[in-house]
Amino acid sequence: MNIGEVAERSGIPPKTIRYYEDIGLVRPQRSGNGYRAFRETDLHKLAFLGRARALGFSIEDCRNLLSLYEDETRESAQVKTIAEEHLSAIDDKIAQLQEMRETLSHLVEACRGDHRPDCPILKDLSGDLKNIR
Amino acid sequence: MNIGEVAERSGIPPKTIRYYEDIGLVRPQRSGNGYRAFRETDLHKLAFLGRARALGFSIEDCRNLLSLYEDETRESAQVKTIAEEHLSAIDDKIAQLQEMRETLSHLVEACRGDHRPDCPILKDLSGDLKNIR
DNA sequence: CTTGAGCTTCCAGTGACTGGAAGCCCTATA
DNA sequence: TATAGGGCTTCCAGTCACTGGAAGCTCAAG
Repeated sequence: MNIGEVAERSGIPPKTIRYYEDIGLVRPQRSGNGYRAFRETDLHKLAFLGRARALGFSIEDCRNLLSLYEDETRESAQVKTIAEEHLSAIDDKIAQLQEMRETLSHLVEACRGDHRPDCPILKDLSGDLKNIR
Repeated sequence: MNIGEVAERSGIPPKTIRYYEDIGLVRPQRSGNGYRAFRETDLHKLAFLGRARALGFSIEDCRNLLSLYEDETRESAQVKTIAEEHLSAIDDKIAQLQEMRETLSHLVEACRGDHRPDCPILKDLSGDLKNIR
């Protein structure tokens, strides 16, 4: 399989696949013409990576997950630990975004958004705390 | 004021303040010895930037917000537009994270996390859909 | 034989910093 | 007066995970 077909079937762009090879996540063989020659297992790995990335796992997490995947003697606890840590990082991010959202939506509601210069959003950003909230 | 004091009072690290000068967000004067000489207005601007960044606005948004802040003839509608767009970007991000969270938490729950290799998380990532949900 | 798509490598840029090195400046103390 | 330290300066490189683009090779179709 050439890179184009693998890209199509895995949903990962060719550029990204080459990048993954660069950093050692996949190691496709080479044909005589210098083209990368992917096997089914490579495709499988790339699809795995695609799904892990879609769940927000970092590349390093993906690397570890892949090696656990290939390790018949793994303990599921190792996988679960990675996933739990990631889950809690996601929770932190959500909480942080929701806090921003909270503040910002109050400010947006308080701003008339007309032709006049008076603006509670700028007032808040400037440190003037005599505001909504 | 030297950079150290401004950093302390604005809560923005010296490195970041220099970076902000690099990209033209602040333009402190210079003393005879080559040190940056910040005025109160610079400090004010930096504090403004700190709050805007804390709300997740991009540097480009911050640049625009700052210039609106300094423009007496602005229309609050311009500010509100920036804020609304950012708010909806935040909402998108939250939604995306919650989707990840959803999937991931199901997988984590389904994984026993013991010494055995059997793992629903890896099964899901590998594309095996005969899973929970 | 040409055309055009697909493949190759390499270099640079993204966003928003952050770390580190080399070296100048200033003040306080021995 | 020498020196030690802390603060300041600039510049370069690294982060994360790609992504774009240029130059050039290969392959299949017409």
